Amino acid sequence: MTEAPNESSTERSDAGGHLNFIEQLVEEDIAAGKNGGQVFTRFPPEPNGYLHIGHAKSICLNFGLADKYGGQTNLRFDDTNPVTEDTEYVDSIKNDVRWLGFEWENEFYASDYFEQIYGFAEKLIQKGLAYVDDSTSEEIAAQKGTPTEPGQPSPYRNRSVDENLDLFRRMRAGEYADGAKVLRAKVDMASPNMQLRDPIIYRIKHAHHHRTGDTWCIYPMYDFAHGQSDAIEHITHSLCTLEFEVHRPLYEWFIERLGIFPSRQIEFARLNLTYTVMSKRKLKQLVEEGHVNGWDDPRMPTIAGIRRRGYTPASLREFADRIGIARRENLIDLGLMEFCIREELNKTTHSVMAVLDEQPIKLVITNYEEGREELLNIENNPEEETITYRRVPFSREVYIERDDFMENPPKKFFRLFPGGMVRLKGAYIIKCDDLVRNDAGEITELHCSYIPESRSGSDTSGINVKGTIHWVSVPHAVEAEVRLYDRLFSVENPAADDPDGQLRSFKDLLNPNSLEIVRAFVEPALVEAARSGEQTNFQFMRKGYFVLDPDSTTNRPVFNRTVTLKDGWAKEQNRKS
RNA sequence: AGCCCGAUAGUAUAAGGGUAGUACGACAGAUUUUGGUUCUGUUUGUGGAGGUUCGAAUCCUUCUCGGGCUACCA
Repeated sequence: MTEAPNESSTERSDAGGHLNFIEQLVEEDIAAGKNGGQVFTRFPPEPNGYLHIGHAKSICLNFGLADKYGGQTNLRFDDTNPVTEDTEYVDSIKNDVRWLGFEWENEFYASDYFEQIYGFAEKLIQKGLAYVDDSTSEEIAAQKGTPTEPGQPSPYRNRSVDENLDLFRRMRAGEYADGAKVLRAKVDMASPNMQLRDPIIYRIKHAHHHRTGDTWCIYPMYDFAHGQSDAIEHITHSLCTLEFEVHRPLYEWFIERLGIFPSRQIEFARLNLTYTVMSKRKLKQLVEEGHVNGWDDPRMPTIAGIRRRGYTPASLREFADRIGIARRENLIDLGLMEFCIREELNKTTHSVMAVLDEQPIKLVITNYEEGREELLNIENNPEEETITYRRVPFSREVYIERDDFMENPPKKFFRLFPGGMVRLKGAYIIKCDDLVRNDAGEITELHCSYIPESRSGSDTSGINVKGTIHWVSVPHAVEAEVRLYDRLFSVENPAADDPDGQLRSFKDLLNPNSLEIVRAFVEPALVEAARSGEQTNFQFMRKGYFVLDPDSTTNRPVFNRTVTLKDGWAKEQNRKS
């Protein structure tokens, strides 16, 4: 240990070294010598659905924490409810965790511990701390009382140890029907904490389990499986979301009575994101009512959806890092997630040209010889340390977007207008001479002239233009389908519109324009790159970041818009209107 | 209603008795062959009231507001 590092290094370590409250607790534990200074965590999903961005926060937290302190993280499936769980979900969860960039130390299942957990239950019975209750679920609910009134003891609360043991074994043996009996922990029916009013710890379910098959007909409840699994795995820090806070006294009660490894449960606030919903029930509703096209719809906050939207694992890890960890409820601005993916893609993708328009304008360069073609060198990404170039064909006719031309432009419109000049990106400066209209009076073509000495890279024209627009050569253009995704909901916090947790119609909350499908013309190099699998993420110059979608066919590529570019012009226009 | 948890710029997140900082956003300017990027600058905050203290975002009291708990789900 060297003393007194110089000031600058102290500052540096402080600057990046803010600890969140969990890291502080962990460091206190390490300093106190708990668990031999080790840090073991686990990510414990129930395999009953798809992972979403909130799970990503938890994954990054658990794996990140163990990694930071030289520990390990297990992937543990919390599969104690056979009727809701399925192997299909196990596979998708593993896939998502790996895709995020994490590798677990062990793959475990709560169902691996059923025999041990059963043993814990018998131990509790033998200590007189658990009893078999024949009451119906309604009766048990009535016994619980309310938060303001204490509960009443069950008539079966004082059964003898022997009777309880016998009954519990017969429960296991399958002698009773579902719901006929439960095993309850004998804690405190008058506790102000409802979780402690003799919670049910085992129930009878004659159901097929995705892993244990028909071996069991009794299954432990969450409260008698999660902490026990943590203990078995010697998880030092068991991180979960705030709603489990009231379970912690029970978690610790079991540790004490059972004398098992004392994992420490720490709760943090779950992630909420603007313009989306996070609850499994609501996500399911979106899928089932057909508001989206499945769990991996690019508008969904599922990891599968976000992946298909074109987000990268690194951008999600960065996002998880930036949102922080705390105990207060939060609603994170979707814009932060967008910032994270732009930040990465800006550095890594090639900027290519795509004309996104159902009805692009054809631009005819009247003084460019018919049949002439040039291959222009255009830089792939101005951010590259050493710039690379690709060849882009140019010809007498090019497509441009309708938005890049205005017949009567407002002030500070830098794009094309009658008599105006712009640069075609990577090519020439052109001047708009004439408009061509169809019978309906719509503009179909622009006749322009180009300045031959203004060619990019060897411009001797001395002309400066304000605007540069993108284009695609008509004879070389490849047609593509482009899916323009936007926020799923039009209100910031759709969950707030659902105060009672009632299932209600999403109709007035959904963004009607969350998906717009347009035809596009893209430069040929892009299709080659995508087909070869070299790159799937691109910047469509001036438009946004796009990713090749699995729906693509060899003849017709499909691109999803991941996120738009920031658009100062559009922002200013919106402000005016 | 009882118990528990929480409250720091618009949104998040630091500061654990000693100058309220950072990021995103917003605004302004510079650069720019992407109205992008980059750079520079500006802006905005400790929920209220008391108390302890030389000194309080931090400790205490109280109020207010927000969240959680009354599943044989997790």
